[in-house]
Amino acid sequence: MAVVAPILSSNPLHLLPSSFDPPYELIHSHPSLALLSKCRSLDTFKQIHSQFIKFGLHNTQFALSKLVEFCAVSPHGDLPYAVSIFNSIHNPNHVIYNMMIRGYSLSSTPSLSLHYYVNMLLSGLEPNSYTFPFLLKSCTRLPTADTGKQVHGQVLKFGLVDDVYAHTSLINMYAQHGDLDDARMMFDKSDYRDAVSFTALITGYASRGYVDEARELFDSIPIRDVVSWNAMIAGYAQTGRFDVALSLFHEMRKQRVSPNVSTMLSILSACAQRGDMETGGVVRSWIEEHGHGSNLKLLNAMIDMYAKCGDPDMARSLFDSIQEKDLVSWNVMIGGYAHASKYKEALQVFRLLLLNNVEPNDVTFLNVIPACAHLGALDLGKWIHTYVKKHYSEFPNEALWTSLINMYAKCGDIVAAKQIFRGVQRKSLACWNAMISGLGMHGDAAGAIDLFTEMANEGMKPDDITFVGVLSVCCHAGLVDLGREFFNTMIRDHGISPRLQHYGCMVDLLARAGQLEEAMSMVGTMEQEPDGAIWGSILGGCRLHKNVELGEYAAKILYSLEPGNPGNYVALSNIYAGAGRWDEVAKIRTYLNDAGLKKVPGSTSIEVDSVVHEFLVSDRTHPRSEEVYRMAEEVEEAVRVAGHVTDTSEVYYDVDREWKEGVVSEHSERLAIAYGLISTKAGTTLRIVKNLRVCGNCHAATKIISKIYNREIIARDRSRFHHFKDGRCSCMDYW
DNA sequence: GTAGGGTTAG
Repeated sequence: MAVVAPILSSNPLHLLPSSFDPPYELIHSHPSLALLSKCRSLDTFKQIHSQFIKFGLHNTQFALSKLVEFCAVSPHGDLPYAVSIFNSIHNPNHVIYNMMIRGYSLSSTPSLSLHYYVNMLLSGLEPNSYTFPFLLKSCTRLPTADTGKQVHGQVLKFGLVDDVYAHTSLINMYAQHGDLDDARMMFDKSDYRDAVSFTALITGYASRGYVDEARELFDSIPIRDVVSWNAMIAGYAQTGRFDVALSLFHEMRKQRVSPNVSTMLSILSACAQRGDMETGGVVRSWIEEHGHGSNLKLLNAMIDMYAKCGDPDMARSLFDSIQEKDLVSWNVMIGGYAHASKYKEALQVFRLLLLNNVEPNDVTFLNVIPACAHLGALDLGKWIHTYVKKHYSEFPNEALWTSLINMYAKCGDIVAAKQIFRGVQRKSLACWNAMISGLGMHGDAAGAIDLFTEMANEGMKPDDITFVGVLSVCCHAGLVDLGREFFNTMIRDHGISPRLQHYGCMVDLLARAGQLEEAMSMVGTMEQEPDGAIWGSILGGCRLHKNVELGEYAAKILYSLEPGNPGNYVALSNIYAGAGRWDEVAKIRTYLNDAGLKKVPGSTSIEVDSVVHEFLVSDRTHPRSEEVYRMAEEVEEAVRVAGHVTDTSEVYYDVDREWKEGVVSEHSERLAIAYGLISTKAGTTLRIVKNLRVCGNCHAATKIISKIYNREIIARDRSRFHHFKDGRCSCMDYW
């Protein structure tokens, strides 16, 4: 008795029969229970569990339900452990069954909730008003609404359909499965509507793109809370209506509803897309005020926002300040640089990522590959191709192949582009488009047009981008009749209304061919306002075909469209020069000098041993500059000896060059080629990328260089490729 | 004693 007495006094529950639930207060005040509510790990939980056993608490349904709740529901819990406790319980009550159902509704196997529901019925218990919200949560997470519909029958059977919680859960279940009509019917039937039931339906509409329906509901909610606002804002952001998303955000603030992290993530994405750095700044202050400065998701979204709003330096400093970067941080930074046309920086960050032993993924590559394409960084592109083949051949991301096709084409390796294209099993429209425009860039008109036919034969319907591809092929090759035919087919047979780019190709094609009247009448039929490129084509055509009057007209329009672009003045001055109107030429030159208008300087890059070297006009900053200039002079002399006479007429007419670009032998492409000649083995193909169009003299000289130095030179300029070999160019001197 | 709407960034 002496041994038993202290136990009895300290543990009055120990001797109670297991089926008996003692008074609430007795258990609720037990210290072990307080421990459980503070428990944050499974190890601690196990200690608490043994205390429960020691004190006999485990014989009470209340205590057991608390144990099961922790294991099944808490993020620190463990569902299998909950199962083992559950299995040790003789007659689990409602709460315990409900907790198991709830636990599975949060698990990766929500269907097992059903198992507990069925057993609950078999044990003779009826579901109560708590059961269906949990069970329907599981149904919401199942792939189809079938089970949910059966559960709906159960809700009716047990007379709980008017219960607010069960009812809202049903609305949500139907809404999440896209059965919006059923969800709507349930919603309309209920006579108790609040922010939660409204929002369940709104989310259903918004997440499936029915933003306007969602908005109508949203506007009729009696009380909106932050979740309702978020659902609406996210709906607009995901359907590309970023302006509306942003204005809703400002409205929400005006109505003094506090945003939360979800709001801010949607808003940052909208800011990024709309270039709204001001609202982005509001978000930044909010993050700092609310102590979310270390929320990585928010920080990554901020980096993305700054980069896409045109401040990649701010993005970078934020990126550098993050200690624990994840892959998304790297991807947004790389993508941010690429978006800001800072391709070299994008590749630098990519190299840094590899140096930090971070494993890239497909998103990384979808950002890096276009950067390689822009820079003509073929070696890095090839390395990525090898990596992609190794890692993604089993789970191919089709966009990756398309991106690689585009990269190879833009880096001048059209053979490799074709190889990938032929290897792609199920070719998407984007894939066909990439190959067609790739062939187009390389001047392979026949190849591109064959592919267009092949595509049609395979039942793939061309879109507006496909037609930009084929029309630009016709433009590069001077195929006027075919171009006209494609243009008409596009409108007539495919119902595609021409966009600026289509008109751009056609006007350029016609203007070059000297069909200035037809070109002008096409401009007249345009629905949209013709842009600078179109008037530029007219002006270029006037220069080629010596039409002063129309040239003056086009130039005047261009002056107002592009006031800062000296190229238009230069082009008109060339037309005047061709007509011998030297006084006009002089006037323009004086104007340009007075206005201080500067043309974008020519720059050419060349990749040698995976490093991209960039040369500007008369550039002397390269470490091997002296050797480069010596080689450039040698080349110039060799070209002269080979019989090339610098086209003095062009130099004479081209005020621009005299004025800005200096001597032809210091053009950036000459420097890049000279560098290529001194830094690669004899016979190696040189691949160069120029930011402007190649000039006539450099084109002629490069043909000769390809012959006397026995090098294939593949040059990409602003609009297309030139393959120089044995003294000829693939463009047949038409460009 | 347990409950309904949101898993977020590229």
